[in-house]
Amino acid sequence: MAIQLYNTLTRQKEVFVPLEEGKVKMYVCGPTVYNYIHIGNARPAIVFDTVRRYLEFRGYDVQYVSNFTDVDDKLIRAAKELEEDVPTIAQRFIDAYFEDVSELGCKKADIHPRVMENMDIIIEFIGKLIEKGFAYESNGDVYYRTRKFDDYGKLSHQSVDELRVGARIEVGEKKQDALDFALWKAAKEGEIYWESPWGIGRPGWHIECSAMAKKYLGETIDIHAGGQDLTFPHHENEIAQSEALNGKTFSRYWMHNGYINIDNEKMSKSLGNFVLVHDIIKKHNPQVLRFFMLSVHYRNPINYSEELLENTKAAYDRLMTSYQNLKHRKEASTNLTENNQEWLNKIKALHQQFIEDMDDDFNTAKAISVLFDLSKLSNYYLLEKNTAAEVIDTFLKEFEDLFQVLGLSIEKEELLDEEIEELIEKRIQARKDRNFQLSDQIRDQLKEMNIILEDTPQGTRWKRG
RNA sequence: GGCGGCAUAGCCAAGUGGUAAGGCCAAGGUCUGCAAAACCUUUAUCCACCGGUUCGAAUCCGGUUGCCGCCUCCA
Repeated sequence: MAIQLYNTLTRQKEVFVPLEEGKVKMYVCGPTVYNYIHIGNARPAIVFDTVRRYLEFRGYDVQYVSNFTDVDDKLIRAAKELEEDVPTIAQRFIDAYFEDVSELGCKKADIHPRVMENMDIIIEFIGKLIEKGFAYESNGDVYYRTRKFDDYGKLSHQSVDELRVGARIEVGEKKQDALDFALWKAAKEGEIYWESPWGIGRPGWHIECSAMAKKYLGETIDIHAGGQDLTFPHHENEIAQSEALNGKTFSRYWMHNGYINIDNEKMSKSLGNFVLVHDIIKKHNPQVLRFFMLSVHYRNPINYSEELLENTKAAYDRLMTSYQNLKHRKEASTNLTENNQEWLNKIKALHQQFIEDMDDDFNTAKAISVLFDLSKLSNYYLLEKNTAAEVIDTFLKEFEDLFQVLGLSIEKEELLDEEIEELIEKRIQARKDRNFQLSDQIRDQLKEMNIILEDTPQGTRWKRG
């Protein structure tokens, strides 16, 4: 069985074959760091982190690069408004980004390159495009000669001629053709700038990814990913820049995640319905947000609302409870062996099913249904009077492995303070004495303290509410 | 105007030719001192609508309706 993924370039699912056996070079377009990330930024972060985790799970050595756009118009505007300089703002929101996505269970990329730190290679890249005739300088700006690149439009499947119709493309005085886009922008009064052969200025948006992908991953990468809206023009322009200069395929596979709506409306500043990850995770378990994102196939649109997140929590809790129930049962388990193989085989079959689902274009929605099957199976096993440590351990390991692939972490058990421990002991005694009035009273008291008690044949146990 | 997506139960959501996964919610039952957790049962004769291809379609083709995205440095 092989991994298949949907390639935007060919508009179909393809068998994934990396350029170099066993290795995957992956580049994911990161955020412009002028604010906290919103849930629209969180989706690619989570989705492609999961893709990466799965590829690693399948034995690939993944080189994962994700950039920060730390110089651009939005940052310059923010700097003016806040009366701070661009690097300060960028650094602040880069720090915030790491905090947020780490809460969401995303691993750090191997490299997080930043525009400001790569100005030399960006300038060099632009210079070479000029040498090759694919770009020209004009009054301190540099533009890419779009029509010169024959394959322009191959990713978004649009022809250059169709693009002109109806599109609001301004023919700047500096541009030779309306379709040309900026590689370098001359600095205006008071703007942050860098020295270049064309005078002081800053890079255009698209060039950074071409330059940095080349520097950190090479001329041809395996997977280039980002939000659906980046397909055009951003990724299209990246292809034009990179392939014009390198003369070879820039990325073999292109993956794009779908949009997020808020309460069935597009998230936008004018509607005032921007939802920041920073704010959501104050109120909700960030793991639930991740689970929510993965419960829908990554290419489909997803609608966000508080209510849906609440529903997701109930589903998420069901899995976590199953896992905790297994753990609680572990001590009471024995080394019995009869029937074990039968159960182990069932677990193994689910493991295979999970792989099959994920192999099919990272169908996390389907893979999650396997987690519920596993939950069902383990709950069913726990109905047995006697349980085998071997089976319990295998269930636990399976949960841990699959959660790990999806980037879901199992909450660690915390210690209780002495007061609570004493109350629990007191209640156990009360139940032995069949003093149910007292035991119920203690249970209510603990519930107020957010400790929920459950009485099982294996004894009383607790969990956080 | 060009390119593309979506429409599946009260809600969320898989399924792209073989007779509708999974979850949430709800109802009934079992277990329990009572709970909780869990288990069992029930919940779409049907996949926006119309027509076609086929032994067979939610799945393919044509059309209709509705919603949405990109073509504007918005993930």
